[in-house]
Amino acid sequence: MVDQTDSTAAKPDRMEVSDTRPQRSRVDTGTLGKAIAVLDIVASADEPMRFTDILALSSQPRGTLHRQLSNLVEEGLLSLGRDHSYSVGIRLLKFAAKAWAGNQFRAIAEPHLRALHDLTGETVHLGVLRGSEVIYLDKVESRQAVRMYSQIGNASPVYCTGVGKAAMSALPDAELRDLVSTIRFKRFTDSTLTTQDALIAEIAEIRDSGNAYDREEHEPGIRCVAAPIYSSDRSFVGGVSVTGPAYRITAEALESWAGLVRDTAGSIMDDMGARLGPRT
Amino acid sequence: MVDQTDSTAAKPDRMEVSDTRPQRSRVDTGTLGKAIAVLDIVASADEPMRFTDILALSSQPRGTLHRQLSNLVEEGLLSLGRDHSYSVGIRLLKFAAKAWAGNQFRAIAEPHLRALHDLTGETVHLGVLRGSEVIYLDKVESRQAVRMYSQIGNASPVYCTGVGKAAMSALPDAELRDLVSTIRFKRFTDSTLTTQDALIAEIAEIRDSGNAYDREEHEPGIRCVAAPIYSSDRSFVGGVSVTGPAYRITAEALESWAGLVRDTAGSIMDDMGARLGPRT
DNA sequence: AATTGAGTTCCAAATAACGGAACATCAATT
DNA sequence: AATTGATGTTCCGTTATTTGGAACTCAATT
Repeated sequence: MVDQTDSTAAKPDRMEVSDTRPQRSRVDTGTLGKAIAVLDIVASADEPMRFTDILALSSQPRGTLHRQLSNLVEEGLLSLGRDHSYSVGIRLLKFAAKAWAGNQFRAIAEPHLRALHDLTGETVHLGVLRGSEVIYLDKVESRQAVRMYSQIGNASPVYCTGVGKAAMSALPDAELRDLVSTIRFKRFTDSTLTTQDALIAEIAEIRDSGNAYDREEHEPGIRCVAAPIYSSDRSFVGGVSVTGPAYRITAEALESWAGLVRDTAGSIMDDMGARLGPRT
Repeated sequence: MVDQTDSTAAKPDRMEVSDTRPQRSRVDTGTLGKAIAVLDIVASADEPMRFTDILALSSQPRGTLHRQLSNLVEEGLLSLGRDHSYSVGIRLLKFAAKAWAGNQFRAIAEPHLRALHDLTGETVHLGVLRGSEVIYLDKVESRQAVRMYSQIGNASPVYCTGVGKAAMSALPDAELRDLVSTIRFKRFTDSTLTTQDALIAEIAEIRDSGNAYDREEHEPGIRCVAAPIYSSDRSFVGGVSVTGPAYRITAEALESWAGLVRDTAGSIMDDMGARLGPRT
């Protein structure tokens, strides 16, 4: 736990409840943390990694890393290919299926996402902020030609997605600054914001208007409008968005949906409040 | 958006062999194993659990369990609700998305599943054996009215699903007996097999015919025909199936698809072999 | 105010992880 | 076939972490 002796710290209330905000002072999670860090290395790679590849990224001695990997494999969290390459194990699918099905936020939001999709005819996304990433919890789109997991569970950068920017706009200033300072900007398209200042300025606008836009900042030809969703104490922060291809959705059409998206976000928050009971 | 649809750029011998067989002599995985066991308790429950509920199932002292839970929460594998209830954390979604997208078996099988769906018009499932459960890796169905995660990642019993029984039929005798002896049979419908002998007998038939059937054994009104898929050394065992409602699919119609399902399984195995290269 | 139940913290003892180095395995090369 | 180098695996004394009983806090209830 962080020290609370700092007299100048204006901590609103205690923050130990399912916190999705960026961890400012990482608490030690011992052996488990180290193992999960290894898992994360493998999960963050684009293709299966060999022992030596992981070794280079893990800053652990050979023997130690080897045991950690063995344990992860034994537990089914990793799988070891015949060519000694490690990839993420299918046991995680089982856990994730539960995480998804049991997620209250997602369940509450679902009907609202459908409604928004019916009104716009375009793809609707629901995401939450986790650390400096957005994790997509759900999506609704007309033709399910695309693969199912294509978005759900995917982690995307906060600074160039509608949901990400919307979520950030709901953060208290201190946390927003902390988060922004940890971002390592990468240019995806010509429009990608690549500086802290530009991002902070845009978030100020989002706070005013209540809507975030992704103007082909992550993927060329893809536009989106989003609105933030948050719990009253901001311990939980996410967003909802409508996405469409630039050739079909003009900037004006996108703006015409802004109100709808805000309303959807509002309805979801209302339902959350109702389900979660009265709150400080 | 990160397009990770398929990173299989003609990479030979990269097939993962992830041992999915029932672990006969559980190797000790130390601290990690204990933590994951706790995670599994939470993931196996139907609703969020309180500290005391978990304590009752975990056979660990209070202090120890508390620290384990705290670590899991800190790592984002569990999430702690404001009412002190634990549920599976969304961080697992990120891992699972990778596990799914990067799964070679699934990628190889995908076009064949689509083809089978086109031929039958009914829902097609792909699953693998993991311990004494089947985990569904993919499904193809016409109308995506159902929720996405509805099957993918779901763990179902081996003894009353088509894919499960098909997978078992590919196991060597010794492993099959080991597995069967660990099953705790539960009656889901009137047709559910509930004894080891009945199951073993049915698997003998499956080995002869090459097809497994689920005759409303898991869910009333749901029938399915399946065929096994396995690596040459049986380190990997799974199955493919076609499922339909009993009112529409007669037992005869089901049998008429048996050959198609076997062919699909065969094509998938061929592709796996081609990717794996020559093999012992 | 006292009691109960639930969750959290503490710390000496017990246990598991660490990590350097030796060993094994395999592919390419001579 | 023998050598080399790269890669993966095992071993074991040392070190650091987990363990688990007990004491503590807090809130709700009697």
